[in-house]
Amino acid sequence: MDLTDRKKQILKVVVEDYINTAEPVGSKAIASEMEGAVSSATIRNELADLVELGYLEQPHTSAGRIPSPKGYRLYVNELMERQRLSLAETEKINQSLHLKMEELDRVISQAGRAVSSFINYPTYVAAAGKKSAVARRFELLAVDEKSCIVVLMLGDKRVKSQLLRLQLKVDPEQIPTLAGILNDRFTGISTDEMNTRLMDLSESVSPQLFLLLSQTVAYAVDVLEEAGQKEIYTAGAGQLLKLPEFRDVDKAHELISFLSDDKEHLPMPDEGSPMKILIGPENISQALQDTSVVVASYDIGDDMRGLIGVVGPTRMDYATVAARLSGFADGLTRLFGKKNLPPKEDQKET
Amino acid sequence: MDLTDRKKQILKVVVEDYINTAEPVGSKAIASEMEGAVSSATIRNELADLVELGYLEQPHTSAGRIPSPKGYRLYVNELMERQRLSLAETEKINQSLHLKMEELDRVISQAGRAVSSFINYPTYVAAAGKKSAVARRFELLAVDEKSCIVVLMLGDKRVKSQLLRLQLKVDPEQIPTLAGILNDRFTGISTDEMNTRLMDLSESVSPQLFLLLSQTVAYAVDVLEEAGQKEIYTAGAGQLLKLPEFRDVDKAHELISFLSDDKEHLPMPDEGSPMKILIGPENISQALQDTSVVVASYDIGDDMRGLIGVVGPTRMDYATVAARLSGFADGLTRLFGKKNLPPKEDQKET
DNA sequence: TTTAGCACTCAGAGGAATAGAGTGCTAAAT
DNA sequence: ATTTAGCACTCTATTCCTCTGAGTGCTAAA
Repeated sequence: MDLTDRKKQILKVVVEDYINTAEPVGSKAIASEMEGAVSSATIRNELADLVELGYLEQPHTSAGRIPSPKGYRLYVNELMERQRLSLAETEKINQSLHLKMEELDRVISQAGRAVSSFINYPTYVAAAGKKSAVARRFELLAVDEKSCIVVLMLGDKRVKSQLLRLQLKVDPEQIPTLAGILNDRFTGISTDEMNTRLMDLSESVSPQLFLLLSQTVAYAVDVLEEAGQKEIYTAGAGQLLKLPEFRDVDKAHELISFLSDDKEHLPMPDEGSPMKILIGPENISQALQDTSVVVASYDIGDDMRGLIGVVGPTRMDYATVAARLSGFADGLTRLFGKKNLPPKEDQKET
Repeated sequence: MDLTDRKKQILKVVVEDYINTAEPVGSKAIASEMEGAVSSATIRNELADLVELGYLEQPHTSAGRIPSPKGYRLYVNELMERQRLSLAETEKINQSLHLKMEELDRVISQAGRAVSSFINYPTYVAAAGKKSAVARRFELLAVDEKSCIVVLMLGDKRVKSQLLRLQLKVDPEQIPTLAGILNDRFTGISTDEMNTRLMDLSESVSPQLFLLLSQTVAYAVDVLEEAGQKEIYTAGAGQLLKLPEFRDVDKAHELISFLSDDKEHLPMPDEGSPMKILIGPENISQALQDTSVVVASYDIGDDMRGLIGVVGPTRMDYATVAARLSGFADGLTRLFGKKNLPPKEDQKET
């Protein structure tokens, strides 16, 4: 059951016009946009058909037409011209990705803000390890007799460290022993397993050593658990208020609260495919029923993946958003490099 | 030029009523609230005086009165009863401060969210070192021949570390030499000075060693500069949309954009005093002319200070906000402990 | 100095009238 | 069989009015 070319063309015009104006599109406007190929009356007939078929909707009897989610879907799948970024745009993206390499969280949340201000919709970002984090190596550095630094290398080669205040004085000679035990028995295993092994040791080592061990292991467990759970950052929620569809404060409020309080329920990208578009009711969350989401993923080194999403009205400029978003995703993948994180060098042009 | 007690009492009633209802307060309402002491006619006379004196305003001739910034100021300074937190509230604050000790940034931004959801206004938080950061000690751990971990202890005893990919293979025996130079010459000095000293060394050490040095020092400079500049986090901007004064989308948009884009211009607490209240035009930023800000500070260990602020309409419930905010500030000071950061133990009741 | 009484003001709610964009249908044209 | 012009009809959004009621300021009495 395929539409005629003309119907498709009309649908395309309606979608694009509505994207620009946020006003229902009338037959006359379409006719003039199609450059006199047919008259408005003909178009009215076609429009009636398109409504019948569910691609368009009519807010009320004597208004123009607006696309339905089904209409947007067809547009996205078939009609929309995949935009290429202009040189200026690419440049701008790369500019805004000249981020100082700091903590990963900070980098991605900064990237989120950059995307939001470039695309003019709210965004959300997150990063997650592909596999659950494990400790790979411990290093201990005595600072003074009551404190030492624990350096923890994670499986994915990130490094975490912390100054640990010890609950008792410690003989510097014990440090290597401690490190030895940690590296022998507490690397490459889950946090649950770590706790179990710690318990097992409670009898076989001196109480004093055991205390030190527990403190260190507790720290490691914290770090690993934190590394596993992804934090989602949102940015630019205020952008929504510029849009006519959110002149209604209550609607805006609902969505903005959702973005800041229920971030976890934002759509995730599919494994495999680099980009996903969800239109209106295709979203599960109630709060997103009248909005569309475009979400892309990127690689962070070899072991982690990041996601970056954009939320906007169903009438969003899918072509542009998709192009820019994937521009950013590519930029981020490049930034993080296919090597281990984090690269200190600037990224190069490909 | 002091107000009579009765005028003050009337002003107090007006402020508190307006805080609750967001509606101009009429003479009759005041009379009934003051329990029959005087008639509404008398109050009308007093109101006229208060308008004359600049403590109240009249939106239009036949409406009730609302407080002017000057009126709020008097209220805050003299009239408002310093609220004590209920046991339940204190409990709730402590609950929400049961934060896992992760990175400092994360902890304070979580705290910000907690405050926002407790006080129901947007908040902003930041942390800053009291003095500019310096490196205190370097440690280097060889991982393999082309990478090593740099552990950097800062002056304030925070610890930062990072896996560094070296640009050339390195003999493990060089590591101690490298560490020696770093600790001898690059500790306790400003980042500018670090760069100068690096240059000085370019002649006197082997090119290969120099390369390693530069990489390490570059990392240290990054870390120190990052530690110096404070990142400001905002949370709960959406809360504004619940308030009647922000039914006007444009107004809301202006303020929300300000909160997310111009955070740096949010008011800072005064050195010394623990809390500061800025009412309406007392704020410098244009965007805050019609809002009030309450900002408190807290200690993070011995070497850093944090700030936590609340933004709301001028009609904000100063008494409650002040009480709760200082409750949080105290909680945070306790959480971070008067010892070095971060304490692994749970905080105890005082 | 306080109070009762009263005429006056003005913002906001509600309702009727109007304008105009856009439709659907019919009948002619291609 | 399509397409087109023409026209009556529909329906929202806007404008303009009126009306209501809260609240005032003033005056004159207590």
